[in-house]
Amino acid sequence: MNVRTRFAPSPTGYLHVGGARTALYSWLHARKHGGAFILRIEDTDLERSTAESVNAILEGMTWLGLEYDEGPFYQTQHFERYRAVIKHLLETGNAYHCYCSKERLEQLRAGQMAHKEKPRYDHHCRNLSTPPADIAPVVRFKTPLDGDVVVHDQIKGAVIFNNSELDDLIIARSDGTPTYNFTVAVDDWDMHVTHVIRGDDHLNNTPRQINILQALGAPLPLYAHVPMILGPDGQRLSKRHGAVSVMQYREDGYLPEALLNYLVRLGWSHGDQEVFSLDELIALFDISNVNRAASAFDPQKLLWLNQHYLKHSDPAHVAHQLSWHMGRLGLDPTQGPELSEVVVALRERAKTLVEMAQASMIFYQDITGYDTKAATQLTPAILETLNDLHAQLQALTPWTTESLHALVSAVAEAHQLALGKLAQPLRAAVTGKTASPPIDVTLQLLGRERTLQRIGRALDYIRQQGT
RNA sequence: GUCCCCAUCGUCUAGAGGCCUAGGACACUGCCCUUUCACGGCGGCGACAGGGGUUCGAAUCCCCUUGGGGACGCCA
Repeated sequence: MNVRTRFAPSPTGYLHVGGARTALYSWLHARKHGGAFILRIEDTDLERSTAESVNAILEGMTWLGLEYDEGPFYQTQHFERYRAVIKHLLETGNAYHCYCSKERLEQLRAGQMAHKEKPRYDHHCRNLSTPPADIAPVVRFKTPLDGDVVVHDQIKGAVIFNNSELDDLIIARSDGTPTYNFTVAVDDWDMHVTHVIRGDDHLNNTPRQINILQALGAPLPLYAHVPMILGPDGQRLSKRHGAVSVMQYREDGYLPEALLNYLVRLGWSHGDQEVFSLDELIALFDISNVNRAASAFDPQKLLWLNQHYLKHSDPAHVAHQLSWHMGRLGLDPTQGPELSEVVVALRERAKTLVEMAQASMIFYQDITGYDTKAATQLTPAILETLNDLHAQLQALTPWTTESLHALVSAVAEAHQLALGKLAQPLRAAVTGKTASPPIDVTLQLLGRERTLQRIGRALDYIRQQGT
């Protein structure tokens, strides 16, 4: 069997992390089995679907690298097909027109709730002999009155639903447009989808879709319902938990591979392994090994993984990603040292690309002043030593971390100072801060010109204090 | 309310009857390394929701309770 999976978001917002994980699982399943991954936009709700949302979703998929083999398909482009299938369902007695007003349905629901019953349609129009003339009807699917539907879920196991719990759902609105459960069934059939992998908020819809598929004589796909992702507090994930949009993570300085790695481990594992390459995932991932329980999103672990990728990825790759963030800060990567070298110097003290970009500032832009703490390092006590260093630095060749380290150490020793006693003021002088990469690395990256200029400026700053 | 799903450290998880005095990771924390900040190394804290069964033996199987979550729309 040729495996075919699909990701079917509705374009009513951005791509959020829950959807991204579902897409990832679908994508992995298809890749693992050499199958096809299809992207289908479920835009039958004309009111709420927007082109911006479609773009946001596409953008998110691209950033994550979840490339699709077919699509994007749009359900609004399949209306002719849906109309034909609805007609067929009507003709075969599997569906009927319903003329009930929204008011009547609301009353029905309210009454059922009051009697502590599950709200559902009461079959009022199911066997209507004389339909009202002036009312535009909806079309309802004729759900079997009794019997069970068993969903053989790849994750949850066999889940049994009694048809009496389901109701005659509406498959076409009064304006003729088709609705979700119906279009999903038709499209999954038409697209020969073999594995429906989606959030478990759809588990309750599955028996309805199965009933429709069976009425159509269509083969059933295999279903796998993945549990939800909750916020760190165990509640449904929402904006108040911070970033939920995939693209927000890009803006916040995350590497797509880190987000992907985090998401795949949320609900799935392979022994004790925490870090996976995409190739490893394709080899090891198994949809039936996905956890049944919902899991809470932990931003701290994502942060850890992000730094892990920052530290272990090819510096050139990180540099490329970093340049985007530098641009946002108004920094020009060509106005300073080779960016890959800066990445190597900074990656151990940055958890995100945003932090890294901010830290890179000292190498690409003049420093504007000294942090309060840094300023306390620049006292007359260090003036002589710094001045001596400044003089010797002018003649230093070559300008390498080794030679710089040797020189700074020698100057410190000559002035009977522990290395740190010179390194800290020097760090304050050339970076304006109290924390930076090792001083030799910092000076090397800064280059002779910037280093001398900044030390000179610090010397002036100290002298001014004296007067 | 009704139906459905779920339940191991704070969080993500390992565990598919004896290997478990329950393992790993994040977070927290102690020590070490160290020119700052970090990184790293070595430790520590910390869980089988509760109650009944089944079994020689249960985190693992069954039932109940409790607690979470989801669905119940002319949304998807």
